[in-house]
Amino acid sequence: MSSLRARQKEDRRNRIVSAAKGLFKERGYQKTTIENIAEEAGVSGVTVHNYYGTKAGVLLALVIESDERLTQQLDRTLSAHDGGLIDLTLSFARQIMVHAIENLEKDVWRQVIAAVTIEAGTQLSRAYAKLDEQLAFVLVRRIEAMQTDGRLATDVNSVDLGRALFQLQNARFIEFIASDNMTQEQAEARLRSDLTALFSV
Amino acid sequence: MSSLRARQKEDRRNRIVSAAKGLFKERGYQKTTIENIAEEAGVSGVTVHNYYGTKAGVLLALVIESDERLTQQLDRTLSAHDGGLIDLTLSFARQIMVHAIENLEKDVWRQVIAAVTIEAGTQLSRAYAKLDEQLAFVLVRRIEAMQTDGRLATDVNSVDLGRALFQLQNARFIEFIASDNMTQEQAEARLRSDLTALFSV
DNA sequence: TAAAATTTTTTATGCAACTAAAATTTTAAC
DNA sequence: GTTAAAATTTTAGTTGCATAAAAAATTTTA
Repeated sequence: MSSLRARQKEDRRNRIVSAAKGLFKERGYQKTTIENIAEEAGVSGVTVHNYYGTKAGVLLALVIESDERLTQQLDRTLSAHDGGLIDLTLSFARQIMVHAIENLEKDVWRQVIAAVTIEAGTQLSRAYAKLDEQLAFVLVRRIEAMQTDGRLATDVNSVDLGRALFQLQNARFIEFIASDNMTQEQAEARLRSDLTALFSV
Repeated sequence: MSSLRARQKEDRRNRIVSAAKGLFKERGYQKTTIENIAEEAGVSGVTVHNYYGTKAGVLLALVIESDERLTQQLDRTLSAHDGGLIDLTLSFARQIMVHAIENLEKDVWRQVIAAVTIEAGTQLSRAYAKLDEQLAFVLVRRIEAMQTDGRLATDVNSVDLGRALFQLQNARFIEFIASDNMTQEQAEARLRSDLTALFSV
């Protein structure tokens, strides 16, 4: 049983985050001010600061929320996967990119990446790192399933392999985000080249 | 035959960049202001802006300069390399990390990574991307040497493989930079796990 | 050496993030 | 219903990046 106070707080948090999401999408990250967000959310600018500390804090909170959904979604859709490792990783990568673009513009994602690296060590960036770890483990679980099925040798370390594949996917994801010109298809093609080359050794 | 004007301009650029480097190292990126840099360099704050546009611009200029030296150094030291792929990549990674830490603090490197992703599409960030490409090609050349020597099968695409290995190395480098706690040894160990897992498939 | 061209500095201003403290409102407790 | 506690808002101020335009200095050119 949550108190009225707790419910209002929760409500304000939601209003702030969704106001921010709307404004970031509408006019970009740099051009929306904390004051804009506050106004749209019906609170004062100082309250936004009290809740999230910094503008980047609001951004990370918003991304973390939507990434939690993504992890669950990936776990569901990939559980049916019965192809090879390359296919698995590409499918994983594609869903992440689609999800990213559906939610925010590239411009905003760049700010996310920047914020995560700059705010290293803070609460929110640690939460983000944890999400990355969870994403990597979606791959690990699929790899283990492949090993149980006999589709993959059991002498490979599933955790290490899953993490390695995730790193590679993530590097190409960041490259995709960092360039306005790069399409999702191009990013996929690069990742496919990476995997093909590595597995052909 | 450079004019006096051109020489003075060059001289000012140098003074600004080395003043910035000193101050960034001494008190960190966030805590040094453009005004500080200008004072130390003996120019006005506006001049720093005229020369480099933004504070991040000064930072990138400084990093690009030192990274050009790194690329050459890597090309030299790795040319003697006669081990396997994993060893090659690890040695490449180690030298990059050593070079990074010798030149700037982690805190400052985080700002570099952030600046490069945010300023996507600008002059300086494109220059940085080009340097990354050159670094990747140091690996490509080593791989091709291995193929000529018969140490590696010739049916692997050397360019794709070199780029893939670079991406992996770079991902772990960024992880190393992003965490104050992670040592160079730990980063290397992770990269080794990545490579071992991938090559054991 | 004087005029013209170029560059830097001075001066002034805007903007937005962030912070601190007092004042006000709202909720909770009795 | 009144008081105590908690939270938000108001108010005010600081900081530092960034820009613009006029003024000053310096180099080049004639």
